[in-house]
Amino acid sequence: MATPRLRSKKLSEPTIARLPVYQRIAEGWSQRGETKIDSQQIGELAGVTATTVRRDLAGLGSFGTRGAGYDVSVLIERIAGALGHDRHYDVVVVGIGNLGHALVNSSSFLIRGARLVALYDNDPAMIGTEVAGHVVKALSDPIPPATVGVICTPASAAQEVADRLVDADIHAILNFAPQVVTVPLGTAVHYVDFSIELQILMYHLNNGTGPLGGGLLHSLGIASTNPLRGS
Amino acid sequence: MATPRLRSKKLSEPTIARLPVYQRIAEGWSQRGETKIDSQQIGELAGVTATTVRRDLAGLGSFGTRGAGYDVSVLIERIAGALGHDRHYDVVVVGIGNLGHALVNSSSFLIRGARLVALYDNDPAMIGTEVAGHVVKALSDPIPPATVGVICTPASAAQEVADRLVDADIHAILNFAPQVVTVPLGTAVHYVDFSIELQILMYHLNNGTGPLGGGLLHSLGIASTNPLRGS
DNA sequence: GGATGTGAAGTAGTTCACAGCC
DNA sequence: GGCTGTGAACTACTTCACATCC
Repeated sequence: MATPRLRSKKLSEPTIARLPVYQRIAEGWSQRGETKIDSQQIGELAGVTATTVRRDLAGLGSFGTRGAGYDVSVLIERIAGALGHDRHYDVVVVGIGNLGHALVNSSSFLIRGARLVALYDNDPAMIGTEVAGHVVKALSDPIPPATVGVICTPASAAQEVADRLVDADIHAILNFAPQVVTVPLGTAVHYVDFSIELQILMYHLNNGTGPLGGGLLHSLGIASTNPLRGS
Repeated sequence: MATPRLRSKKLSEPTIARLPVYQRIAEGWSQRGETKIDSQQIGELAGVTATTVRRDLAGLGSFGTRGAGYDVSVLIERIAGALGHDRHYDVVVVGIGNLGHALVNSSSFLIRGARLVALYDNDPAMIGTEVAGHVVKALSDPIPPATVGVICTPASAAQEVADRLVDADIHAILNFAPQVVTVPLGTAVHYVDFSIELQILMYHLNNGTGPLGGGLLHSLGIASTNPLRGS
């Protein structure tokens, strides 16, 4: 009864992108022993206004305390609920090169609800070795019907891997390869591209949008040494 | 005289995020020997409408040919100009673990205009080894006044590294560590967080926003097998 | 004919300002 | 007093529809 059907309320795209940022901030606060946080502080760290934070959080139900702010643990819980961390996701990773290693060994990649179920590579030297507690399999081995497939191969292999994932009945792909892949309708592909991040940063540098400049999505976290004026 | 002061026109944030995607598509088209592309085709691959593509590109000056589309090489050139690829950027990378390796060895990370100038790590076993043509230096060594600093360390070291970069007069930081860092005003920090990408994807899965769902920033590239209807 | 480029309309997201509650 | 939550105003982005030009 604690967190019922939150799934009904539709959150806006920008809000969804900001929630994980707030959650990370709340977790940091929690580790430092803080028990309360207010919208001003969250906004300061996330690089957005306090009003935006409040509107985003209001969409998850009203759980703040007027005059006091948000309870850190409740905040973490609510965001987790809204993002669906209470469900379970099986994740397979294809391409265990440097990037694949970095992902599966990262403590932060697999958040609550996500579970790594299999690793694949096509390098014979790699196949059979154990990485992050899983034996790396050959690409020709069957792929279980997981929830999410992560592509960490070079661009040249990305399309072939995407086809294999689709055949394995996987409908959500996170693609780290710098390559646009074609999939049937009904499959979502989300691209992550390091060079694009670098390019966006460079644009802002050139245009003096720099300091506070709008690096919105993923948040441009600027915290001044003098957070807020008193008067 | 070819690409003069394009830097005057201010592009919107969403447009800036899409331009690198269009550029990647154009490069793929170019490699396949195509010489022309139209807004319909770009939109199809990028996961946005043709109108959006046209408005984005119109902001770079009118270089399309009515009735025929855009010249692929001119398109690549114009986007490069708008994003400031004609300038030079010195990039330093701190933290040469799996992720750092993946970045510096990636053919796509360092786009035109960006040049890797130094690598740093604090692992004695790593220092002195050569990676991607550069000898890895100790963090205590002086950091040259580069344009962009990339943090690939664990979260625990991120703040310390950010401080060092700021001391070295670096005003743009790309932070891959899952950690919010505090920097003085005047320094831009752009966060890249794999787990956030995964969380956004999962949210869409839960909510059936799936197939065409709005995964806007970085683009959610959906291409149907039947790109455009004839009639 | 066919695709660009753009005013005008529509939609979505943010910010203001303040009522409500602790 | 202080901070949340939210109608109302505003701003920004997208989409429509079509004039324009090759």
